[in-house]
Amino acid sequence: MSVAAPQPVSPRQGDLSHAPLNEQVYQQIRWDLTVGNHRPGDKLSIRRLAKLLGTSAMPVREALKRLASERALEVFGNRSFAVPVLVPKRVSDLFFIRSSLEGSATELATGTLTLRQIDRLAELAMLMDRDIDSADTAGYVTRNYNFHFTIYTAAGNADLVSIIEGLWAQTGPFLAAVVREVEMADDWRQLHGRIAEAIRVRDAAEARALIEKDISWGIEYFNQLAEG
Amino acid sequence: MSVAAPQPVSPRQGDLSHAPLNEQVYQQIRWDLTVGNHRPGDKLSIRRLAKLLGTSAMPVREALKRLASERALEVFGNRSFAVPVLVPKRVSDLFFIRSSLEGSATELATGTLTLRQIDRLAELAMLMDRDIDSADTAGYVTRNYNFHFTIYTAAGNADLVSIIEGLWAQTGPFLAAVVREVEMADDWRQLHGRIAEAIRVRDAAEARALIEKDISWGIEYFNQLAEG
DNA sequence: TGTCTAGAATTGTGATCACACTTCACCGCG
DNA sequence: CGCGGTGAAGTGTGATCACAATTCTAGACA
Repeated sequence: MSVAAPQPVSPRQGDLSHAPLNEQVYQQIRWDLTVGNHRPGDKLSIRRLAKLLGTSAMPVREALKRLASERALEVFGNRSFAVPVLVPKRVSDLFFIRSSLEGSATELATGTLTLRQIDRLAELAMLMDRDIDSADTAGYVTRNYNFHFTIYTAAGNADLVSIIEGLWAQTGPFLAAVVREVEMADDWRQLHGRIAEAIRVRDAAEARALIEKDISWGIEYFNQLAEG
Repeated sequence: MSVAAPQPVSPRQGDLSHAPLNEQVYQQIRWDLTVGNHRPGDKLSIRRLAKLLGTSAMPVREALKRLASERALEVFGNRSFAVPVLVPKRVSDLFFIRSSLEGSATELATGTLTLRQIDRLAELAMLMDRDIDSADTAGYVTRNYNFHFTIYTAAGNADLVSIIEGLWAQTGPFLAAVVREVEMADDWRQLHGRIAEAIRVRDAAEARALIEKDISWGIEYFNQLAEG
């Protein structure tokens, strides 16, 4: 395990302070997975996390069970939870689904995003370029999340967003690991800005194509890593 | 609650007899949702199910939590679990995702299904036509499940299958309710047989189109019901 | 120095209990 | 006869304990 403290939690979540403990723990761990605070192969133990979070084992075990149920965690011989180490086959499987779903969501959202939201997207794109300059991976990852889910949420299909969130929790640790090893590339620049512009001119097909291209970076770098 | 006893469980599951109790309970309830043994609006209480299944509350609460996490169940004011009553918006949201994902899976599977499997599909299609004649909804639902998931599994993307299973658990109670009210129509005949034939001649586009048509029955009958 | 084995620590699972909150039914008042 | 309040029953949540199985760690033997 590589994360130390509670805290951050997804920016999109509402007020969790009055939610049941198990829900808070669940959101916390899933966010940590999404942004790569847990590394592939890390073992997550109920009691250890409980002590870390200052709760009893009860809420943590429910959270881990839920995560395992959505394949964001793996169960070894009914004896321990761990962050999955994605084999190449699974990587391509997951990114295939992500392309399809996030592409569709983008297509739908292109017609519904407000000008104010599109401005926000452009701003995020700019800030992300700056994050690359300053090598602020944490900032980049969070803003990238907000950029994408601003779009997906605007598609107006809550079930679709929920599934995509699950996929991000699954690919998060893997992507973070890739980023750690290949350093952020200049190729990343511009792309998000172009997505915002495509949406601004309501070109759904172009927006979809660019989102799919953005998603495909993950695989490309992975292949590049596997060969080199 | 409308189901009485434990038992059936999905045909696709492996040997669950040595799996943890909470896993068995989870699979059981999800299967009951998928085939419509629980009706929309039914309230599922931890203790009541525990007594019914002859276990303590522990495994049941974990199972219900997981189901609620995948939106197959709803939580009311943190105070009770219930089978969601789908509003029209959510119905169209879910079926949009199903069309996209199950269409893609079918496209992929068209190239990988073996002749033996295709024969099995044709056989199931025939048996389903017979189920319509004898008004055997239980048999129809089970065979329909096997028909579809024989295809989806052949796509070779385990994550995709997992997501589709979740969607079936969500739309299951709704579809069963529709079926109960509109009686099985002759239109249903042939369609599955035509799907098997399209796959036999390896026509992926046609297979995808037919599967999407098959899925759309659910919405069409729902609209028909809403108007009439 | 390397390997195997016994025991201790750690693991998830299941059961049970206390608790705060909601739901529902019944009784009494108007 | 109808309506409202009150208490009992039922609810999910969280904590704690017992347990069997796994994993880790020494220590002993070769």
